[in-house]
Amino acid sequence: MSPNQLSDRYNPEEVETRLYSWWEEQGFFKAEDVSTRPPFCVILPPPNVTGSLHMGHALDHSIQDVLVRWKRMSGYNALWLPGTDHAGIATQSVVERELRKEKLSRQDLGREAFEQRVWQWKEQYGSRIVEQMKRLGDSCDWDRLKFTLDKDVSKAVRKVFVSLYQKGWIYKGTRLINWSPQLESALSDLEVEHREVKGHIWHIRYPLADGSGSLVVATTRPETMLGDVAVAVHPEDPRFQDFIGKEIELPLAGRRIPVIGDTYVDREFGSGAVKITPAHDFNDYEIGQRHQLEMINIMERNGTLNESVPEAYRGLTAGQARNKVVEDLEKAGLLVEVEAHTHSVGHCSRTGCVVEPLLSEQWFVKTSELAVPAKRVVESGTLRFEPETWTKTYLHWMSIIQDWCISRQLWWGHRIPAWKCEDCGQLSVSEVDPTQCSHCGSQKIQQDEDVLDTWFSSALWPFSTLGWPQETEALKTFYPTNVLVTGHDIIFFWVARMIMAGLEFCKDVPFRTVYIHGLIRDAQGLKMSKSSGNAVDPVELIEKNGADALRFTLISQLAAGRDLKFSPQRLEGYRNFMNKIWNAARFSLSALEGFEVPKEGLEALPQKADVSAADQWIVYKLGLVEGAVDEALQSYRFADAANAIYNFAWHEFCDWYLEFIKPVIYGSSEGEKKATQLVLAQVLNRLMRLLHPFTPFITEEIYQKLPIKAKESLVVESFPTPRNDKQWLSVGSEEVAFAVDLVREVVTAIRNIRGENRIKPGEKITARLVPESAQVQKLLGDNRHSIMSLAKLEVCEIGPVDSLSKCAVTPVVVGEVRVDVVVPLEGLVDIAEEIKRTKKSLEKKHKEISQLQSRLNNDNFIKNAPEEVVEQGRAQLDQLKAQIQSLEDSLARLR
RNA sequence: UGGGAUAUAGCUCAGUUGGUUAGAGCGCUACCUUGACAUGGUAGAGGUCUCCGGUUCGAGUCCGGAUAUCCCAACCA
Repeated sequence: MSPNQLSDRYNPEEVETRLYSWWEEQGFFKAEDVSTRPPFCVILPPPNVTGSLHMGHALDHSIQDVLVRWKRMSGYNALWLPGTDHAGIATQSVVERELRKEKLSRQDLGREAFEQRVWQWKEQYGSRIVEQMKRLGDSCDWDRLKFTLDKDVSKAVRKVFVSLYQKGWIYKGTRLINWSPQLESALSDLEVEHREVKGHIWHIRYPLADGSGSLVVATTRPETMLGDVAVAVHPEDPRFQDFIGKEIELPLAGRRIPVIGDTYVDREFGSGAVKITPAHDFNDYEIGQRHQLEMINIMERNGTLNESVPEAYRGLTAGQARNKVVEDLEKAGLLVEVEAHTHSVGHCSRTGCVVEPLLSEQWFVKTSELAVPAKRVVESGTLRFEPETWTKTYLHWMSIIQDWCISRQLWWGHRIPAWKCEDCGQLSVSEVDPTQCSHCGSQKIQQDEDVLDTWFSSALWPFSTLGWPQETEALKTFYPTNVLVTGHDIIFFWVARMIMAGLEFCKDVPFRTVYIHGLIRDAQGLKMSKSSGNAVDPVELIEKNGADALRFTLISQLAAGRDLKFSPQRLEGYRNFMNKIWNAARFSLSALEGFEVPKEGLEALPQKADVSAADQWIVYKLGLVEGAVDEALQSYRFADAANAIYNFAWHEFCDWYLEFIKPVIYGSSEGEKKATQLVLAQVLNRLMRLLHPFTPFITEEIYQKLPIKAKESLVVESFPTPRNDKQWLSVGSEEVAFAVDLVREVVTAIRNIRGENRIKPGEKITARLVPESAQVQKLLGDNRHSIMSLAKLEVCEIGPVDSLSKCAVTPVVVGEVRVDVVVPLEGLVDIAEEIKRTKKSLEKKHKEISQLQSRLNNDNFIKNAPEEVVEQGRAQLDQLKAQIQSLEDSLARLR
């Protein structure tokens, strides 16, 4: 294989790993802390350190890589800052599962040993996700790789915590929170998934303590009656006027509780009377606070009932207790009715277990103040969502935002920097580990056992990764970052919290634009998940089809903010596209054998006299695609950009240009060949540059073999746009391009006649082209050779026709220009077939003309439509009439 | 219950501010190993743009309503 040749077959696996390590070695992805170039920064949403790459990452990263590579090629000091997340719950669960295999629990190991065990796990497996990101081609600056538990990140976390605590925006309090009995930890509201569950409503009779009667309450959770502290009715409900103020003898529990009036109660629902369990229901909690009711917590951390309930129920799980309570009520004759009922139940988004509302002491972030500027920057447009429709979602959520429960009863994560004094009971909150109580000086202090919600450290990610709280050069250069790319599923979890934290601690937005993309679904539109078995592994897809094909598939399907369905057929299609590119390059390089590179390199222009129409055409089309891609990328329309290049590469460059130039390359005119070679080399170079952000590997591999190239690598090449490519693009010509488009239409018309009449592709035929003017006649004459070779003609006559006897005729119209393509069929085909074909196209034309005519006959149209639209219509009518005339003539001669 | 979307070819989706004959990819049919590529080439079939109204000379596009599907949030004693 000579150095300027490519192997017969594209082998993505070999090429991709080789090129990626080379890029990395060369440091092409590195950004500068200080630079004269304008900064462009994207912060990678840190994937779970113990996870593996899934399709969501593949999409998210492909978008970011396109953006970053494009900006890097456009002259920016582009930084894509990578990192991984410690993912408290997920990672701890994985390691606990490992331990269970050894019949151990984390408690057996103890906190310190367990933490060490997780670190070991991280050291061992934490690099897998990074390796997989490299397989995809992510052009991150890996020297800056951060982990959410890195020392400097921890410092940032503590500083933020202390600062908010001192402002009173972080507080500790006993609240009703979401509790996962399986994790034995608190959860934030966002970590609770509500699912519709089929259950029952039990109607239970509660007797009055004075024996004067009873009332019936309805509940979906009878077991919680053991924690009831009141029964509430609507204060104006006539049925219960006499009950308010009386006491109930609470069955099974043996306590007395009051009947209270509260307007929260819906008179229409259930029995109109509600049992109140403030420690285990969010609404009841509110009512409990309003009426200063006692709160009886009946549940242990693991979800079983505690000593606050009668002995018979202690130790039972909620489910077991429910059965027993119902059974006991039935025995006591207090169960009035059981109805089927579907209601939504909170489930732990991690474990899937049912979440219990539980009264518990936890840490919270007060969000009311933080939310105000976070809303304002979005309202004012300082921070933009792309697509814009997510703005509303964001603002709506920010207006109903609740305080954020940030403490987790886990061991893996940032431990809360608060120490409780055994002597005075006060808390010391400090950035550095204190040795004594800040209130009484006692040395008997104990650090809080809890760790912070993983999203707490994620909220600081845009500045903690850049060195904050130190005023690093990187922070100065890259904050605020430019674009955040993420899925709409974590707008609240992450995006909103980053905005609040960024504004509070860096006094500026963390990023200018949030690009929201959809989620990947399977071909049927279902969510991909391991449990339902429909998840596809992007690494497998990369191994089979190459990273480029996968990236292009995802990007080309990207519809603004909408979920996208992944189909293997589509991937196959784009793998074929990669193959097409590869072979086009192979052919081009062979056509460039013996080509002498002009010393002007990329700026070299061909001799004007030698430039063919096809050359001017392809350069003109290149200019169009460069413009379209530039515009699409500027406005985040990645799919439009990808598809524009696809169309140019396949249907203009390959289908037509390479076919046009074959006779020139194999021909004898040296001057023409030289000019075409130069154009070919230049166009191929630019095509590789255009395509590179989307498909970095194959383009780099080809680029390395190009005779004309300016840089060592495409990564650091410039991105072609009509602005910076102006001189070269002047080789193209719109008028000539128009002529070539006419030639393409003529060739297609001849091929159509051949195809429809089943004329063998190999059979050489004669065609006559009848131009409507001398100008068009010259235009066709100039391109006669192209037409002959592309349409496989033996004879190509151009000029007026003397006889249409037994001829197929197709009128060809491009713009305002018309040519009749005439192919004599005598002896070639069954004339009946041709009559059918002609009739079909006549029918179509008649339909068109009648539509057009009725429009032109409408006075209102003539009056109201813009002049050029009317003019256009009239010109078209004339065209149609002429075309119909030609077809009628030929039909007459066929018979 | 509230908010947000979507409805265009068999499938997945484009269709900018209303303006000729509504496009692409995949799939399908026919023909073809012509010198980069059969992961290819050429040609073709296939659409009452969900339905009903309205605005307009003109609606896939704008407005109202209906239906269906999806997502998010809240709530359902």
